[in-house]
Amino acid sequence: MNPEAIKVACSNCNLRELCMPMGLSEHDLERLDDLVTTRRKVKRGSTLFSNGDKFTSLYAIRTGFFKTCLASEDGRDQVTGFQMAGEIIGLDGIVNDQHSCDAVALEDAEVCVMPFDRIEEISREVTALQHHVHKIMSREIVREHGVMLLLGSMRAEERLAAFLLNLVQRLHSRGFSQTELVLRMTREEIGSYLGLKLETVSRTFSKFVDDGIVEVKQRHVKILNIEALQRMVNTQPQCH
Amino acid sequence: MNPEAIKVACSNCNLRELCMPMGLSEHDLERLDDLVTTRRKVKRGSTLFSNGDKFTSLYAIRTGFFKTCLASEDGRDQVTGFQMAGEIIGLDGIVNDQHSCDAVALEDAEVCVMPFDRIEEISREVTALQHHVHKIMSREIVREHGVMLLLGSMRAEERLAAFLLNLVQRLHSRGFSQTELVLRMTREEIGSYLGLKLETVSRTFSKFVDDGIVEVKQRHVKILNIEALQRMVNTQPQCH
DNA sequence: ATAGAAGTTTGAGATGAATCAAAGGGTTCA
DNA sequence: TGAACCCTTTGATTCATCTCAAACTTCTAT
Repeated sequence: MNPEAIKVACSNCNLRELCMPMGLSEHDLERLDDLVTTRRKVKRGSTLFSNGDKFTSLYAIRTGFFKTCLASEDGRDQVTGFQMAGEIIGLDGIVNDQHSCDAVALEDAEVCVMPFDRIEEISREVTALQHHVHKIMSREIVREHGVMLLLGSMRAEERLAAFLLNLVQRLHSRGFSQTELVLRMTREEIGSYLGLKLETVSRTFSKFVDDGIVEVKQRHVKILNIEALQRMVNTQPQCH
Repeated sequence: MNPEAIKVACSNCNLRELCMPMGLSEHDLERLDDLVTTRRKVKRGSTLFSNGDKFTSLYAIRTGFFKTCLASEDGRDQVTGFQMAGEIIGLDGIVNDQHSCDAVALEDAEVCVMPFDRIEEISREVTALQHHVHKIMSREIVREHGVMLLLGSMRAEERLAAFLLNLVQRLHSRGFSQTELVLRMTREEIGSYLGLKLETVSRTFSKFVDDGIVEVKQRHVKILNIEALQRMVNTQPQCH
């Protein structure tokens, strides 16, 4: 076995607790090593796939940070999600055999390419993988339900609070700080995701700073009062 | 074969072109007949499943109309979708083995119960079913992307226009009129789905009536000018 | 048939976020 | 290193939607 092959194997990947191999037995894990055919580097600002591209593969993010966004015909742009290491992107492409959104790297990134016919093939033999794929898709559906709740019923402050809490939580489960984070996206991209204008995002950050809830230096954010953020998300705006 | 068994078979169902069996060959279709163990009737206003219920099955809607909604701890309520005959609900439950939303019948309904372990089992043998299940989940993800675009960047009129167009389109593909529909949900439920208050929904309907775009008699809606609705959705609010 | 409940419409006023505008700060690339 | 560009912040104002309120209509159940 050459060193290159070892490097690509899921069974050796330090993301295996978060990514595709999650929960698979040692034995099943070996089968999974056939799944990732290649790796692909994506430079900051360039796209992994675009709306209309033929769908062939799902991608597991090894390093880096992505946004997925929808561009409607009339020039409106909606960020539908931000994805980090260990997360799977490309699920939107399955239904019509072509991607329906753009995946853009917000920092230099590397992904594992998993041809979807390969995934389906191995899924038929490895029950645990089959179930895991279903869970990944279901998780995305549930995540989007949450975003709908956010966009449909929350105010600007609640939206930003929910966004920050979600980011640190995901970063924390990857071994990063629970209180400090570096935003990889602009205010405009945050705004697009949260259904707000960039000025509103900026003003809301400023308000959080005034209230002593966070410290903000450009894209560096330090959460000083996480309970305050949690209260914002869990509390109804006005109680009467 | 007793008459009851015939009745439950997917292979005889008049929804087979829309529902689970879609695109399956005659041969594969026979395997699918083992999938639906039972049917279940759901009275108007009662729930098919609730947040927290153990997940066991997906449900194919045979007749009737459902809403799915998320109730956050603080009493906020978000309708995440409206589902009609031939559509599959329950996908949210897969990831955590319990449902994360409520499915409420908006009119007397009947669903086909499809135990999920059965689905996974047959999927392993029937490639076409496996792929179809993946497509159904991907379709739901893409649909929710569209709702995010709507909630994140559209104005009230555009939201309602998009909503009406989506409804008639789905009804039309089920053999109903392209221009007339009966809303099974209240203004409040529409509002919740669209991120608007019920008064705004009502006012927007009134405006459409004033503009001669639709006729509205309570829950009966007749679309007089479908192009006007389409223009609303596809055109940027302000052009500069 | 009738009373009550539930749902809808419409108006007036309040408000949160958008828009328009300008200046300052940081990052990137030659 | 410097200059251009992009990003961010903040202010003033406008506007769409929400809120509160009241009347009306339609369903539902006794």
